[in-house]
Amino acid sequence: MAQVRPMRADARRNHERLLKAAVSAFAEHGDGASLDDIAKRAGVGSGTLYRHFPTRRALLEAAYLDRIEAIAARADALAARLPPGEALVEWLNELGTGMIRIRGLKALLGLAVTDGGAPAVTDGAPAVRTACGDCLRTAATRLVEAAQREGTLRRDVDAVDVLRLAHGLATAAEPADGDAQRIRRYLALLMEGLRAGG
Amino acid sequence: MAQVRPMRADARRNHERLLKAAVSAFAEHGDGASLDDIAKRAGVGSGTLYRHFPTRRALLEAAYLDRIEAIAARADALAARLPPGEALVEWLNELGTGMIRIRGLKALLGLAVTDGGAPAVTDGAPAVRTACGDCLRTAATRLVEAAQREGTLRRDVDAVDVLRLAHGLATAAEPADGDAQRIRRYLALLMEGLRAGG
DNA sequence: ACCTGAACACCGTTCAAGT
DNA sequence: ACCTGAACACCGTTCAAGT
Repeated sequence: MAQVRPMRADARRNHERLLKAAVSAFAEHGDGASLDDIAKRAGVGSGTLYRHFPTRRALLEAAYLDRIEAIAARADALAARLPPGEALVEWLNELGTGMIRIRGLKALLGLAVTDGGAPAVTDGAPAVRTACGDCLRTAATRLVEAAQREGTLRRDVDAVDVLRLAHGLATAAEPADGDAQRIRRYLALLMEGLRAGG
Repeated sequence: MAQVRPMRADARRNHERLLKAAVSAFAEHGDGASLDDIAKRAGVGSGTLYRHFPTRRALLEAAYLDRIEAIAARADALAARLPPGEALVEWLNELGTGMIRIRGLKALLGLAVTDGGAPAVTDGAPAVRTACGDCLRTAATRLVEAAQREGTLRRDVDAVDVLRLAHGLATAAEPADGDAQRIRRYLALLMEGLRAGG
Protein backbone atom coordinates (compact mmCIF):
# COMPACT_ATOMS: atom_id res chain seq x y z
CA MET A 1 0.00 0.00 0.00
CA ALA A 2 3.05 2.28 -0.04
CA GLN A 3 3.02 5.17 -2.48
CA VAL A 4 4.28 3.95 -5.81
CA ARG A 5 6.54 6.93 -5.92
CA PRO A 6 7.06 9.41 -3.08
CA MET A 7 5.90 12.91 -3.91
CA ARG A 8 8.35 15.69 -4.32
CA ALA A 9 8.54 17.86 -1.22
CA ASP A 10 6.73 20.83 -2.76
CA ALA A 11 4.08 18.60 -4.28
CA ARG A 12 3.45 16.98 -0.94
CA ARG A 13 3.10 20.37 0.73
CA ASN A 14 0.69 21.60 -1.91
CA HIS A 15 -1.34 18.45 -1.59
CA GLU A 16 -1.80 19.04 2.12
CA ARG A 17 -2.53 22.74 1.71
CA LEU A 18 -5.15 21.97 -0.90
CA LEU A 19 -6.84 19.45 1.34
CA LYS A 20 -6.93 21.83 4.25
CA ALA A 21 -8.30 24.63 2.09
CA ALA A 22 -10.87 22.29 0.59
CA VAL A 23 -12.14 21.13 3.96
CA SER A 24 -12.74 24.65 5.19
CA ALA A 25 -14.20 25.82 1.86
CA PHE A 26 -16.62 22.90 1.71
CA ALA A 27 -17.58 23.54 5.32
CA GLU A 28 -18.35 27.15 4.50
CA HIS A 29 -20.00 26.90 1.12
CA GLY A 30 -21.01 23.28 0.96
CA ASP A 31 -20.02 21.04 -1.92
CA GLY A 32 -19.93 23.21 -4.98
CA ALA A 33 -17.54 25.66 -3.33
CA SER A 34 -15.43 27.42 -5.94
CA LEU A 35 -12.44 25.32 -6.92
CA ASP A 36 -10.59 28.41 -7.98
CA ASP A 37 -11.13 29.87 -4.55
CA ILE A 38 -9.80 26.71 -2.95
CA ALA A 39 -6.64 26.94 -5.03
CA LYS A 40 -6.24 30.57 -4.03
CA ARG A 41 -6.73 29.80 -0.35
CA ALA A 42 -4.10 27.12 -0.63
CA GLY A 43 -1.80 29.60 -2.34
CA VAL A 44 -1.29 27.47 -5.44
CA GLY A 45 -2.11 27.89 -9.10
CA SER A 46 -5.37 26.48 -10.30
CA GLY A 47 -3.55 24.01 -12.51
CA THR A 48 -1.96 22.49 -9.46
CA LEU A 49 -5.35 21.74 -7.98
CA TYR A 50 -6.30 19.83 -11.12
CA ARG A 51 -3.03 17.96 -11.11
CA HIS A 52 -3.70 16.67 -7.62
CA PHE A 53 -7.46 16.25 -7.86
CA PRO A 54 -8.66 15.90 -11.42
CA THR A 55 -12.33 16.14 -10.51
CA ARG A 56 -14.38 17.89 -7.88
CA ARG A 57 -15.42 14.51 -6.70
CA ALA A 58 -11.85 13.37 -6.16
CA LEU A 59 -11.28 16.43 -4.00
CA LEU A 60 -14.47 15.86 -2.05
CA GLU A 61 -13.54 12.27 -1.40
CA ALA A 62 -10.05 13.14 -0.29
CA ALA A 63 -11.34 15.89 1.97
CA TYR A 64 -13.84 13.70 3.78
CA LEU A 65 -12.09 10.36 3.64
CA ASP A 66 -11.19 10.36 7.30
CA ARG A 67 -14.74 11.13 8.40
CA ILE A 68 -16.06 8.40 6.16
CA GLU A 69 -13.57 5.94 7.59
CA ALA A 70 -14.55 6.95 11.08
CA ILE A 71 -18.20 6.29 10.33
CA ALA A 72 -17.36 2.98 8.76
CA ALA A 73 -15.37 2.04 11.83
CA ARG A 74 -18.37 2.80 14.02
CA ALA A 75 -20.18 -0.03 12.28
CA ASP A 76 -17.81 -2.56 13.80
CA ALA A 77 -17.99 -0.96 17.21
CA LEU A 78 -21.77 -1.03 17.19
CA ALA A 79 -21.92 -4.56 15.85
CA ALA A 80 -19.73 -5.65 18.73
CA ARG A 81 -22.01 -4.44 21.48
CA LEU A 82 -25.55 -4.47 20.07
CA PRO A 83 -27.76 -7.09 18.46
CA PRO A 84 -27.58 -6.80 14.66
CA GLY A 85 -30.91 -5.06 14.08
CA GLU A 86 -30.25 -2.40 16.67
CA ALA A 87 -26.70 -1.95 15.47
CA LEU A 88 -27.98 -1.18 11.98
CA VAL A 89 -30.54 1.31 13.27
CA GLU A 90 -28.01 3.08 15.42
CA TRP A 91 -25.43 3.17 12.65
CA LEU A 92 -27.90 4.69 10.23
CA ASN A 93 -28.76 7.29 12.83
CA GLU A 94 -25.12 8.21 13.17
CA LEU A 95 -24.66 8.27 9.42
CA GLY A 96 -27.77 10.44 9.12
CA THR A 97 -26.76 12.99 11.71
CA GLY A 98 -23.31 13.04 10.13
CA MET A 99 -24.85 13.93 6.80
CA ILE A 100 -26.87 16.70 8.39
CA ARG A 101 -23.96 18.08 10.39
CA ILE A 102 -21.19 17.90 7.87
CA ARG A 103 -22.09 19.71 4.70
CA GLY A 104 -20.81 17.78 1.73
CA LEU A 105 -20.91 14.39 3.39
CA LYS A 106 -24.40 13.88 2.08
CA ALA A 107 -23.34 14.93 -1.41
CA LEU A 108 -20.51 12.47 -1.18
CA LEU A 109 -22.74 9.57 -0.17
CA GLY A 110 -24.99 10.53 -3.02
CA LEU A 111 -22.13 10.22 -5.44
CA ALA A 112 -20.88 7.03 -3.86
CA VAL A 113 -24.26 5.40 -4.17
CA THR A 114 -24.90 6.58 -7.69
CA ASP A 115 -22.57 4.23 -9.48
CA GLY A 116 -21.06 0.89 -8.68
CA GLY A 117 -17.32 1.44 -8.63
CA ALA A 118 -15.92 4.68 -7.36
CA PRO A 119 -12.75 6.10 -8.91
CA ALA A 120 -9.38 6.22 -7.25
CA VAL A 121 -8.68 8.83 -4.63
CA THR A 122 -4.96 9.29 -4.95
CA ASP A 123 -2.83 10.15 -7.91
CA GLY A 124 -3.48 7.32 -10.25
CA ALA A 125 -1.98 4.66 -8.03
CA PRO A 126 -4.48 1.87 -8.72
CA ALA A 127 -3.68 -0.04 -5.55
CA VAL A 128 -4.92 2.68 -3.21
CA ARG A 129 -8.54 2.61 -4.39
CA THR A 130 -9.75 3.87 -1.01
CA ALA A 131 -12.97 5.17 -2.48
CA CYS A 132 -15.47 6.38 0.08
CA GLY A 133 -18.15 4.31 -1.54
CA ASP A 134 -16.35 1.02 -1.05
CA CYS A 135 -15.67 1.95 2.52
CA LEU A 136 -19.31 2.61 3.41
CA ARG A 137 -20.60 -0.24 1.31
CA THR A 138 -18.41 -2.70 3.13
CA ALA A 139 -19.51 -1.42 6.52
CA ALA A 140 -23.17 -1.41 5.57
CA THR A 141 -23.02 -4.87 4.05
CA ARG A 142 -21.75 -6.36 7.29
CA LEU A 143 -24.58 -4.84 9.32
CA VAL A 144 -27.27 -5.61 6.76
CA GLU A 145 -26.33 -9.23 6.33
CA ALA A 146 -26.08 -9.78 10.07
CA ALA A 147 -29.54 -8.31 10.61
CA GLN A 148 -30.94 -10.48 7.86
CA ARG A 149 -29.40 -13.59 9.37
CA GLU A 150 -30.88 -12.57 12.68
CA GLY A 151 -34.26 -12.28 10.96
CA THR A 152 -34.97 -8.66 11.87
CA LEU A 153 -34.40 -7.21 8.41
CA ARG A 154 -36.28 -8.12 5.26
CA ARG A 155 -34.24 -10.08 2.81
CA ASP A 156 -35.23 -8.23 -0.35
CA VAL A 157 -32.97 -5.26 0.31
CA ASP A 158 -29.21 -4.99 0.16
CA ALA A 159 -26.61 -2.64 1.57
CA VAL A 160 -26.78 -0.32 -1.42
CA ASP A 161 -30.55 -0.03 -1.06
CA VAL A 162 -30.12 0.87 2.56
CA LEU A 163 -27.44 3.47 1.82
CA ARG A 164 -29.52 4.92 -0.98
CA LEU A 165 -32.54 5.16 1.29
CA ALA A 166 -30.51 6.77 4.04
CA HIS A 167 -29.25 9.33 1.57
CA GLY A 168 -32.75 9.93 0.30
CA LEU A 169 -34.11 10.47 3.79
CA ALA A 170 -31.27 12.82 4.60
CA THR A 171 -32.36 14.79 1.56
CA ALA A 172 -35.90 14.74 2.84
CA ALA A 173 -34.84 15.86 6.29
CA GLU A 174 -32.57 18.62 5.06
CA PRO A 175 -35.00 21.47 4.31
CA ALA A 176 -35.47 22.55 7.88
CA ASP A 177 -32.35 21.16 9.49
CA GLY A 178 -30.80 22.66 12.53
CA ASP A 179 -32.61 20.03 14.49
CA ALA A 180 -31.14 16.68 13.56
CA GLN A 181 -34.38 15.46 15.05
CA ARG A 182 -36.17 14.99 11.78
CA ILE A 183 -33.69 12.60 10.24
CA ARG A 184 -34.11 10.31 13.23
CA ARG A 185 -37.86 10.41 12.82
CA TYR A 186 -37.65 9.62 9.13
CA LEU A 187 -35.16 6.84 9.68
CA ALA A 188 -37.43 5.38 12.32
CA LEU A 189 -40.24 5.28 9.80
CA LEU A 190 -37.97 3.59 7.32
CA MET A 191 -36.85 0.97 9.83
CA GLU A 192 -40.47 0.26 10.55
CA GLY A 193 -40.88 -0.57 6.88
CA LEU A 194 -37.66 -2.53 6.70
CA ARG A 195 -38.58 -4.81 9.56
CA ALA A 196 -38.79 -8.41 8.48
CA GLY A 197 -42.22 -9.88 8.01
CA GLY A 198 -43.96 -6.53 7.50
CA MET B 1 -58.29 36.09 -11.52
CA ALA B 2 -58.01 38.14 -14.72
CA GLN B 3 -54.60 39.57 -15.54
CA VAL B 4 -54.24 42.89 -13.80
CA ARG B 5 -53.06 44.33 -17.06
CA PRO B 6 -53.13 42.48 -20.36
CA MET B 7 -49.69 41.92 -21.81
CA ARG B 8 -48.63 43.70 -24.93
CA ALA B 9 -48.88 41.47 -27.97
CA ASP B 10 -45.13 41.00 -28.39
CA ALA B 11 -44.65 40.40 -24.68
CA ARG B 12 -47.32 37.73 -24.74
CA ARG B 13 -45.70 36.04 -27.72
CA ASN B 14 -42.28 36.09 -26.07
CA HIS B 15 -43.75 34.68 -22.89
CA GLU B 16 -45.12 31.71 -24.78
CA ARG B 17 -41.96 31.17 -26.78
CA LEU B 18 -39.89 31.23 -23.64
CA LEU B 19 -42.10 28.67 -21.96
CA LYS B 20 -41.96 26.34 -24.95
CA ALA B 21 -38.19 26.68 -25.19
CA ALA B 22 -37.84 26.10 -21.45
CA VAL B 23 -39.91 22.93 -21.50
CA SER B 24 -37.82 21.37 -24.22
CA ALA B 25 -34.54 22.57 -22.72
CA PHE B 26 -35.38 21.21 -19.30
CA ALA B 27 -36.44 17.95 -20.88
CA GLU B 28 -33.10 17.68 -22.64
CA HIS B 29 -30.71 18.92 -20.00
CA GLY B 30 -32.72 18.61 -16.83
CA ASP B 31 -33.19 21.52 -14.48
CA GLY B 32 -30.03 23.57 -14.65
CA ALA B 33 -30.28 23.89 -18.40
CA SER B 34 -28.61 27.05 -19.59
CA LEU B 35 -30.94 30.03 -19.29
CA ASP B 36 -29.02 31.85 -21.96
CA ASP B 37 -29.59 28.92 -24.28
CA ILE B 38 -33.31 28.98 -23.52
CA ALA B 39 -33.47 32.66 -24.42
CA LYS B 40 -31.63 31.95 -27.66
CA ARG B 41 -33.94 29.06 -28.56
CA ALA B 42 -36.88 31.35 -27.96
CA GLY B 43 -35.26 33.95 -30.15
CA VAL B 44 -35.32 36.68 -27.51
CA GLY B 45 -32.69 38.65 -25.68
CA SER B 46 -31.52 37.32 -22.36
CA GLY B 47 -32.91 40.37 -20.61
CA THR B 48 -36.37 39.44 -21.79
CA LEU B 49 -36.15 36.08 -20.11
CA TYR B 50 -35.35 37.77 -16.80
CA ARG B 51 -38.17 40.22 -17.26
CA HIS B 52 -40.67 37.39 -17.57
CA PHE B 53 -39.10 34.95 -15.15
CA PRO B 54 -36.88 36.65 -12.62
CA THR B 55 -35.51 33.39 -11.23
CA ARG B 56 -34.76 29.96 -12.57
CA ARG B 57 -37.31 28.66 -10.16
CA ALA B 58 -40.05 30.88 -11.54
CA LEU B 59 -39.32 29.52 -14.99
CA LEU B 60 -39.29 25.94 -13.76
CA GLU B 61 -42.61 26.42 -12.04
CA ALA B 62 -44.21 28.02 -15.05
CA ALA B 63 -42.88 25.30 -17.34
CA TYR B 64 -44.25 22.45 -15.27
CA LEU B 65 -47.34 24.05 -13.80
CA ASP B 66 -49.74 22.10 -15.98
CA ARG B 67 -48.16 18.76 -15.09
CA ILE B 68 -48.28 19.63 -11.45
CA GLU B 69 -51.90 20.57 -11.67
CA ALA B 70 -52.64 17.33 -13.49
CA ILE B 71 -51.02 15.35 -10.71
CA ALA B 72 -52.88 17.32 -8.09
CA ALA B 73 -56.13 16.64 -9.92
CA ARG B 74 -55.39 12.91 -9.82
CA ALA B 75 -55.61 13.11 -6.05
CA ASP B 76 -59.30 13.92 -6.24
CA ALA B 77 -59.94 11.25 -8.85
CA LEU B 78 -58.24 8.60 -6.74
CA ALA B 79 -59.94 9.74 -3.55
CA ALA B 80 -63.27 9.34 -5.27
CA ARG B 81 -62.87 5.69 -6.16
CA LEU B 82 -60.49 4.21 -3.57
CA PRO B 83 -60.45 3.98 0.20
CA PRO B 84 -58.26 6.77 1.65
CA GLY B 85 -55.20 4.68 2.47
CA GLU B 86 -55.03 3.11 -0.94
CA ALA B 87 -55.70 6.41 -2.63
CA LEU B 88 -52.67 7.91 -0.89
CA VAL B 89 -50.45 4.99 -1.85
CA GLU B 90 -51.53 5.12 -5.45
CA TRP B 91 -51.16 8.87 -5.64
CA LEU B 92 -47.63 8.72 -4.27
CA ASN B 93 -46.81 6.06 -6.83
CA GLU B 94 -48.02 8.30 -9.61
CA LEU B 95 -46.16 11.26 -8.18
CA GLY B 96 -43.05 9.10 -7.89
CA THR B 97 -43.12 7.79 -11.43
CA GLY B 98 -43.81 11.32 -12.62
CA MET B 99 -40.67 12.52 -10.86
CA ILE B 100 -38.65 9.75 -12.46
CA ARG B 101 -40.11 10.27 -15.92
CA ILE B 102 -40.13 14.04 -16.13
CA ARG B 103 -36.72 15.46 -15.47
CA GLY B 104 -37.09 18.62 -13.45
CA LEU B 105 -40.30 17.67 -11.76
CA LYS B 106 -38.34 16.17 -8.91
CA ALA B 107 -36.23 19.29 -8.61
CA LEU B 108 -39.38 21.32 -8.52
CA LEU B 109 -40.94 19.27 -5.75
CA GLY B 110 -37.69 19.61 -3.89
CA LEU B 111 -37.92 23.37 -4.09
CA ALA B 112 -41.60 23.40 -3.26
CA VAL B 113 -41.01 21.37 -0.15
CA THR B 114 -37.99 23.32 0.97
CA ASP B 115 -39.73 26.41 2.20
CA GLY B 116 -43.20 27.17 3.34
CA GLY B 117 -44.59 29.73 0.97
CA ALA B 118 -43.62 29.60 -2.69
CA PRO B 119 -43.27 32.79 -4.69
CA ALA B 120 -45.67 33.96 -7.35
CA VAL B 121 -45.58 32.36 -10.76
CA THR B 122 -46.81 35.12 -13.01
CA ASP B 123 -45.58 38.64 -13.45
CA GLY B 124 -45.96 40.06 -10.02
CA ALA B 125 -49.74 39.81 -9.90
CA PRO B 126 -50.13 38.85 -6.24
CA ALA B 127 -53.56 37.31 -6.71
CA VAL B 128 -52.38 34.55 -9.03
CA ARG B 129 -50.09 32.84 -6.50
CA THR B 130 -50.52 29.49 -8.27
CA ALA B 131 -47.29 28.15 -6.85
CA CYS B 132 -46.69 24.48 -7.53
CA GLY B 133 -46.01 23.91 -3.90
CA ASP B 134 -49.43 25.09 -2.76
CA CYS B 135 -51.02 22.98 -5.42
CA LEU B 136 -49.36 19.75 -4.34
CA ARG B 137 -49.64 20.54 -0.67
CA THR B 138 -53.35 21.01 -0.95
CA ALA B 139 -53.79 17.74 -2.80
CA ALA B 140 -51.58 15.83 -0.39
CA THR B 141 -53.27 17.30 2.66
CA ARG B 142 -56.64 16.02 1.52
CA LEU B 143 -55.37 12.47 1.08
CA VAL B 144 -53.30 12.45 4.24
CA GLU B 145 -56.05 13.71 6.50
CA ALA B 146 -58.57 11.30 5.04
CA ALA B 147 -56.25 8.36 5.62
CA GLN B 148 -55.63 9.50 9.17
CA ARG B 149 -59.36 9.78 9.84
CA GLU B 150 -59.75 6.31 8.40
CA GLY B 151 -57.07 5.14 10.81
CA THR B 152 -54.69 3.69 8.24
CA LEU B 153 -52.05 6.41 8.49
CA ARG B 154 -50.12 7.36 11.59
CA ARG B 155 -51.12 10.71 12.99
CA ASP B 156 -47.65 12.09 13.67
CA VAL B 157 -46.95 12.98 10.05
CA ASP B 158 -48.41 15.69 7.89
CA ALA B 159 -48.70 16.33 4.17
CA VAL B 160 -45.37 18.12 3.99
CA ASP B 161 -43.63 15.19 5.67
CA VAL B 162 -45.15 12.87 3.13
CA LEU B 163 -44.15 15.05 0.18
CA ARG B 164 -40.66 15.43 1.58
CA LEU B 165 -40.33 11.70 2.01
CA ALA B 166 -41.63 11.06 -1.50
CA HIS B 167 -39.06 13.48 -2.84
CA GLY B 168 -36.34 11.85 -0.80
CA LEU B 169 -37.23 8.40 -2.03
CA ALA B 170 -37.32 9.62 -5.61
CA THR B 171 -33.79 10.84 -5.01
CA ALA B 172 -32.88 7.44 -3.65
CA ALA B 173 -34.45 5.66 -6.60
CA GLU B 174 -32.87 7.91 -9.20
CA PRO B 175 -29.35 6.50 -9.53
CA ALA B 176 -30.30 3.57 -11.71
CA ASP B 177 -33.55 4.76 -13.16
CA GLY B 178 -34.86 3.54 -16.45
CA ASP B 179 -36.97 1.12 -14.50
CA ALA B 180 -39.50 3.09 -12.51
CA GLN B 181 -39.69 -0.12 -10.57
CA ARG B 182 -37.43 0.93 -7.77
CA ILE B 183 -39.40 3.96 -6.73
CA ARG B 184 -42.45 1.76 -6.23
CA ARG B 185 -40.45 -0.60 -4.09
CA TYR B 186 -39.09 2.20 -1.97
CA LEU B 187 -42.48 3.81 -1.59
CA ALA B 188 -43.92 0.47 -0.55
CA LEU B 189 -41.32 0.27 2.20
CA LEU B 190 -42.20 3.75 3.31
CA MET B 191 -45.91 3.01 3.41
CA GLU B 192 -45.16 0.00 5.53
CA GLY B 193 -43.57 2.37 8.02
CA LEU B 194 -46.33 4.92 7.75
CA ARG B 195 -49.08 2.46 8.53
CA ALA B 196 -50.93 3.38 11.67
CA GLY B 197 -50.18 1.40 14.79
CA GLY B 198 -46.74 0.24 13.56
C1' DA C 1 -43.99 49.34 -21.94
C1' DC C 2 -41.12 46.22 -23.57
C1' DC C 3 -37.04 44.45 -26.01
C1' DT C 4 -32.11 44.05 -27.28
C1' DG C 5 -27.56 42.84 -26.72
C1' DA C 6 -23.25 44.52 -25.02
C1' DA C 7 -20.88 44.52 -20.67
C1' DC C 8 -19.51 42.67 -16.37
C1' DA C 9 -18.36 39.24 -12.96
C1' DC C 10 -17.50 34.63 -12.08
C1' DC C 11 -16.21 29.88 -12.67
C1' DG C 12 -13.99 25.59 -14.61
C1' DT C 13 -10.40 23.80 -17.47
C1' DT C 14 -6.37 23.65 -20.36
C1' DC C 15 -1.71 24.40 -21.59
C1' DA C 16 2.61 26.82 -22.88
C1' DA C 17 6.24 28.56 -20.37
C1' DG C 18 9.03 28.33 -16.44
C1' DT C 19 12.00 26.07 -12.47
C1' DA D 1 8.56 16.41 -12.14
C1' DC D 2 5.94 19.86 -10.78
C1' DC D 3 4.15 24.61 -10.64
C1' DT D 4 2.30 28.98 -12.47
C1' DG D 5 -0.92 31.90 -14.37
C1' DA D 6 -2.66 33.60 -18.66
C1' DA D 7 -6.13 32.20 -21.93
C1' DC D 8 -10.38 30.31 -23.33
C1' DA D 9 -15.17 28.99 -23.09
C1' DC D 10 -19.27 29.34 -20.71
C1' DC D 11 -22.89 31.03 -17.77
C1' DG D 12 -25.89 34.34 -15.08
C1' DT D 13 -27.26 39.04 -14.47
C1' DT D 14 -27.62 43.92 -15.24
C1' DC D 15 -28.55 48.01 -17.72
C1' DA D 16 -28.12 51.77 -21.18
C1' DA D 17 -29.92 52.39 -25.51
C1' DG D 18 -33.47 51.61 -28.62
C1' DT D 19 -38.61 51.12 -30.47
